[in-house]
Amino acid sequence: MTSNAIHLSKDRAAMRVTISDMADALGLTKSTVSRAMNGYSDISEATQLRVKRMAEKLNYQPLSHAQAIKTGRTRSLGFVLQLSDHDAHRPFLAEFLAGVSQGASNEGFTLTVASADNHAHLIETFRSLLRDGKADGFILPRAMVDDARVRMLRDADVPFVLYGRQDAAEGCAWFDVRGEDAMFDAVQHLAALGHTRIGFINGGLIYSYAGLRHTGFLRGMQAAGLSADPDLMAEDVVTQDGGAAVAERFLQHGYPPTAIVCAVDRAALGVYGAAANAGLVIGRHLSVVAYDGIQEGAHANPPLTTFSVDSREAGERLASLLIRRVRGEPPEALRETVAAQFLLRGSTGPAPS
Amino acid sequence: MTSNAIHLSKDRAAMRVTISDMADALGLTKSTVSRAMNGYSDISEATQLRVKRMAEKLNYQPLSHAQAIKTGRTRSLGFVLQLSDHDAHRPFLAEFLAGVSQGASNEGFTLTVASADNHAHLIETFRSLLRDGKADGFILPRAMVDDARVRMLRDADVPFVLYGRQDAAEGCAWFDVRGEDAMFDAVQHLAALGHTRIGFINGGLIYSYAGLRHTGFLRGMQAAGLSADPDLMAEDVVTQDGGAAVAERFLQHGYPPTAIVCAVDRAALGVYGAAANAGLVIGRHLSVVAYDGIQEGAHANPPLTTFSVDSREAGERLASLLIRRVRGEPPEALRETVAAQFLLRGSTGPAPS
DNA sequence: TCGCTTGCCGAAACCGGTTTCGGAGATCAG
DNA sequence: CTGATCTCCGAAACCGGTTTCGGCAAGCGA
Repeated sequence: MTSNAIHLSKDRAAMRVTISDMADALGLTKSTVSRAMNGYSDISEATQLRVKRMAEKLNYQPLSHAQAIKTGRTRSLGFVLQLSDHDAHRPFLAEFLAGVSQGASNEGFTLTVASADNHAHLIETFRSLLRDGKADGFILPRAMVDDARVRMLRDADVPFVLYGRQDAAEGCAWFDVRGEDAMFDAVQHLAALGHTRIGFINGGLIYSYAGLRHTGFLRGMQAAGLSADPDLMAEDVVTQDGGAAVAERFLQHGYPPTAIVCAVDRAALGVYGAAANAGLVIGRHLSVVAYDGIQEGAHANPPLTTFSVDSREAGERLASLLIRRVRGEPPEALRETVAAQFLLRGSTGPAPS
Repeated sequence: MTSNAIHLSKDRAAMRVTISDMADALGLTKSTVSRAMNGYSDISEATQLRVKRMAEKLNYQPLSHAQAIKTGRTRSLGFVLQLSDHDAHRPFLAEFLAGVSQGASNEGFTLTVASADNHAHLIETFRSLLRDGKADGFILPRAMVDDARVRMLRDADVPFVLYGRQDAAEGCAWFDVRGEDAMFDAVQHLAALGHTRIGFINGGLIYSYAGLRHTGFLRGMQAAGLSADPDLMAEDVVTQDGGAAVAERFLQHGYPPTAIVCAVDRAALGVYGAAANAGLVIGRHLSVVAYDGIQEGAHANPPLTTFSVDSREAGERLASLLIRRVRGEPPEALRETVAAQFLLRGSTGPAPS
């Protein structure tokens, strides 16, 4: 405890080892130490090593805001919470932010979080974070089909990374989970169980994931030799109530589906309700496969078979990519996708005969 | 769009109006401008006004990390995510952080978020955020009965604010929702409905809220002229499964409760399951009142009557308090509590006869 | 041997602020 | 009128870094 107090106490500034301490300890000047630390080529290999070793030994790390005053960069990543945002993202925020901050701190970066309630405020927030040097670049959650954030940051030549992909891809770096593959696999899984009549409930159309999952579903149907009935396809459904309404409609169809693929877990929970109302048992009379991996899915009855995304990993990867972007790598080289994880639980079963 | 680009572009540093620009525009020196901005008494009222007006006009704001190099403070609040943390807190994180960052930006502060997976790492994280000037103080979520964070930060004389209260209160500032009053009111509500046999399922004992809610419940029983049966009281239940197990036990009692008060919504959802298994209808055969206001409660069947907390407000208040703390106000003057909001929904009804 | 490059580092200016110190002018008492 | 005191501001140092510039010594070819 006492040692804690000492190292944290008011004189925390005083305790810090500065570049001058380094210079003294090494018998060099500040400028040499600085350039050695930054790997300038006009400092000999030998000196660079000596300096870096000493930095290790003295636990010297340049003060980011001291460098910022000259360089303009503070080694911090920006993330702007959008409250207007639909909740779908909320449950994962903790994991996601933990991942981001982990990825950031791996490289000596930190994470600054701001919030904006509307769109105008959003742009204003970006601007002021940059102006004040509180962020060197941004992580943009939930890529949209027509994304104002992207347009603006790209035009302004500010580093950013998307969580999600973008059709107008020039200048965009991203990380994404291949939802289209998940939808494809969902169909294959159901087809293998004998289902031929499969409905699809897609998610929010303003987001770019919707288009991908849509085509993933269609390709899956095609690969399974099945035809997709437009009557059994719905778009832009992201809530439980919405899912329930659509499922009710599907089930009232003259030739109802025996399985439904949902682009979003929450809609699937709505399907559960509609099925119950119709006297159908999920996993027996009606199979459901969804996507997201929210907690309630595991507690649902029966547990929801779904594709889960690792939000923590997403955050960490995004941070890493953004840092590389900030350091100057071209965005085209900074694109990663990963597969969702299939969680086979209880909501799918053989097609009823 | 073009103007966005201009204001955000690479030369964003170049665009910024500096203290020298101010000095030039005013015909004063940097030092005078600085002291005027900071309200030093050796600058005349007239000059102070003139300077501040010009700052307004030129939209001048001192660069926080430029001041930091001398003052050590960066106008940023720290928040450390603890992943080991139980999920109870997760669903509210988005609202909470939005509130914090809002409260911070109201005063020109920003929010730095870091994460720690275990306890040792937690302390290390505090230390490094301070060391690097990434945080002037901390917001500590979920106050614990025996809180190592508090001990350490208090000893080190680092500003912090608790979300929750603390028995060892010296040096602690806090914001909290009066959960004890909620439990009290819950009992009154049930008693008014004719219930006399009321169980209590308390939350996590390591958190200081548990003690408060416990005594709140007991006081409520006493005020209603009811006796609390130890057989119908459980502690340390924070999960749905845990709530289910306890409720099952309660219901198997020779003299079972007709109502249960839960310190935590999630446990209440478990009670729903146990009731269903026992063939009891919630709101008819068994009444339930809980606390938290999680989303699933509203979608449960019947909708859960509960006390909800406004996480956004909590965040905003905490930010405001912490800023005042950072600015030097004594912690004892920085303590606020607020009442939870009662949401009367469908899980309570008249006591069965 | 000489002159020229090249490798390597020091000196000093600079970034955008804060803070200490001292001095000019005004005010006041004697 | 003089000296002391107060008000108010400028000059300059400083904070912890980065960057420009220039210079010294070694290495090179001729």
